[in-house]
Amino acid sequence: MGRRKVEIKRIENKSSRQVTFSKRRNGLIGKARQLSFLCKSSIAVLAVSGSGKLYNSASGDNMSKIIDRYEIHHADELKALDLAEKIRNYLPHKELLEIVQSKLEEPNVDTVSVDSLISMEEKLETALSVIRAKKSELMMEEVKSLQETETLLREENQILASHTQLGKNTFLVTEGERRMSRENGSGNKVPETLPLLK
Amino acid sequence: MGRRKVEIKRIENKSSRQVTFSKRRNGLIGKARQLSFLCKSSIAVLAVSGSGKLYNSASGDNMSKIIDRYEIHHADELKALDLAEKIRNYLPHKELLEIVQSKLEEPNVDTVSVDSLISMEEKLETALSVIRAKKSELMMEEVKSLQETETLLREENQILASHTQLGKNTFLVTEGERRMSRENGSGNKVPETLPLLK
DNA sequence: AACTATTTATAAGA
DNA sequence: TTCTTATAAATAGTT
Repeated sequence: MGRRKVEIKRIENKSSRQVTFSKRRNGLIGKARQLSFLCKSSIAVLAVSGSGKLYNSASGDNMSKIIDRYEIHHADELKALDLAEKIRNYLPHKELLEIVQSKLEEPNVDTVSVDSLISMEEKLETALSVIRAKKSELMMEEVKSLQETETLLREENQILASHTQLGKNTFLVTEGERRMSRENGSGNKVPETLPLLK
Repeated sequence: MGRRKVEIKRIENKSSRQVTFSKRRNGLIGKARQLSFLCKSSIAVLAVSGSGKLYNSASGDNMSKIIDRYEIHHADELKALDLAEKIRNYLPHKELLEIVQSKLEEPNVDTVSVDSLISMEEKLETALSVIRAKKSELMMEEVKSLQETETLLREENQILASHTQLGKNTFLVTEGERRMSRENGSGNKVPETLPLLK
């Protein structure tokens, strides 16, 4: 589709190769978007130029999810290539999916469709949200409970401490301390090593 | 490029959508191969049909390497945006929102494409993970801190309370309480209404 | 970065 | 699905 028919072989001229790469890359990505939109599908295009620059497009879904789908589809291959580790270091839901998948791959289960994994992923994501919400709730409760405990302890402490104040008709000293008090003038206090909190 | 100009909108008819998906998918993959070959580059196409079937093509290099390349690039992008790092350093939500907004308001109208929005979505998802992790971390720290405070308060309390014990050479009573003690035998204690915690 | 002659992809029909 | 073919769309070479 141009002034001449193009032979599908390497373009040796560097600058015309660059121009062609740019034009066709744009065309390719445009086509991918159209396809995604026209047919309600998810299309990813990854292009690495000769000079190593990366261009990418994901339509219909985000790149990570499309790649996830690919990797799930090629789970056996990945396992064989010891890329399982890579997957394990990925997003948490993916990790969960892998665990679930290994469960599903136990001998008596022979049909693990992409569809069932998608459904499982959705369930796990929902479960994960619920777990996160519950975790936050419990932590909030724990914090609140601890704060209440702290308040009560401070009240109790204050009442106890009020009996140690100078100038009141109160005595909070042992006989030994009473003796020391007379000797060095530092009596009638809680021990100095006690960590008094504010 | 057919008998009619095609509007780029959803094809509602199921069977014609399937036909179009099949034709254009083949066209897309063919174009990808040509581009790879003509320009000595690596092109991956991943297509997930509406019914969940996966079609993929990798030319110039294998799929795993192209995906690796994307993931490395993606990680760099995240680092370049510096969102994760800033969030880790207690970036207030307001500032984060400002950064996102400024990114979206860049005058480069052409580049605010679906693609860049998708990329932004991915970044925000990563940011969200980081925020969640940080939230958990801070809550854990708060719980720990409160527990430590509680321990110290209990210690302080115990030392103060020890001075109220009967049978020790200690007095922790006001003159009034001393009087009451003589009258009802319940003196020498902290007031009964004080909530003593365990 | 535009232009345009031409090739190529594909929509509709069979 | 596959083939056919009219026509839209992409793009090679040029400016």
